[in-house]
Amino acid sequence: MRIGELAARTGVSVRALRYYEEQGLLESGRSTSGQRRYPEPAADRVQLIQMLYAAGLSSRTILDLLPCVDAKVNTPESRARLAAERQRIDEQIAALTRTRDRLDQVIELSEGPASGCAHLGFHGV
Amino acid sequence: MRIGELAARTGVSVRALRYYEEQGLLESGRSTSGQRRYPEPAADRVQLIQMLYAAGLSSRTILDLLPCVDAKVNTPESRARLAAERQRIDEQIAALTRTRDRLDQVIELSEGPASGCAHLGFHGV
DNA sequence: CTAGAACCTGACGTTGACGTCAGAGGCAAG
DNA sequence: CTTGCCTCTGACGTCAACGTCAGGTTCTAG
Repeated sequence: MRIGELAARTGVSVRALRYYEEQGLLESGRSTSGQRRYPEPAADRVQLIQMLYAAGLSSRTILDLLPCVDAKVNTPESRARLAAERQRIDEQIAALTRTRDRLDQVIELSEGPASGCAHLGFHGV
Repeated sequence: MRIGELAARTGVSVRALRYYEEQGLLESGRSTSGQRRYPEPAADRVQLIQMLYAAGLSSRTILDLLPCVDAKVNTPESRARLAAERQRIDEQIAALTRTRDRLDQVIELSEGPASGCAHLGFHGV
């Protein structure tokens, strides 16, 4: 498929796909005229890349991890890298959970006691 | 305390503290000569700000939320805002969890079956 | 064959949260 | 008083992940 279709399927921009290629995260075949051609599995790969970006990984880190994911590269270094990123994500989840709980406290205070709502008029839940 | 001490206590840079003030997130008294002076609770406040930044909130969003947190501002809008950000964080946690589980699959594949390690030499766990 | 959409490379623009530097003033110690 | 560290404002630099524009080529429908 061509780049436009891949963009439409994955929901990322054409520019982003070219950027991924520039960063070495996504490869493409070329037609004789130089246009990019992608095989079907490229869509899954783009989804994975997006997933990792969304998890806060940099393109450099993703570049390091991708070979471990699909080519099953398996060295002590790659395993260490995977474990490290996994831990980073775990810590990020923990931090987010603490933040969420903190917000929950605030929300409870603002919704719970009628005292806080009294002077604003309390219309019930 | 002065800005340097607050920075040391909270682990954020002096520049960041001035930036927070510029964004309206942190207030400071001034000495007659114009230097910033912070009360003790400022440290907690900075920690909270850092927490929210780490959760991916923008300074604009934090600016909107902070009054709800400490001044107990309680309007329908503020509650909606809190709920919205709480949900955003929840979704972020869910996404991160999926990513982590995906990484776990990869890790299991790379550590588990001796088949994958065979040609590299398997030295046991 | 031709118009218009899609594609190409190259390059500059954007945004947020600071880093960093310049130039000038403030503060405690000896 | 002066040395040296801290602080001030103002302004430009940075970095990542793209957005956007320019100027040109390619593909496809009619």
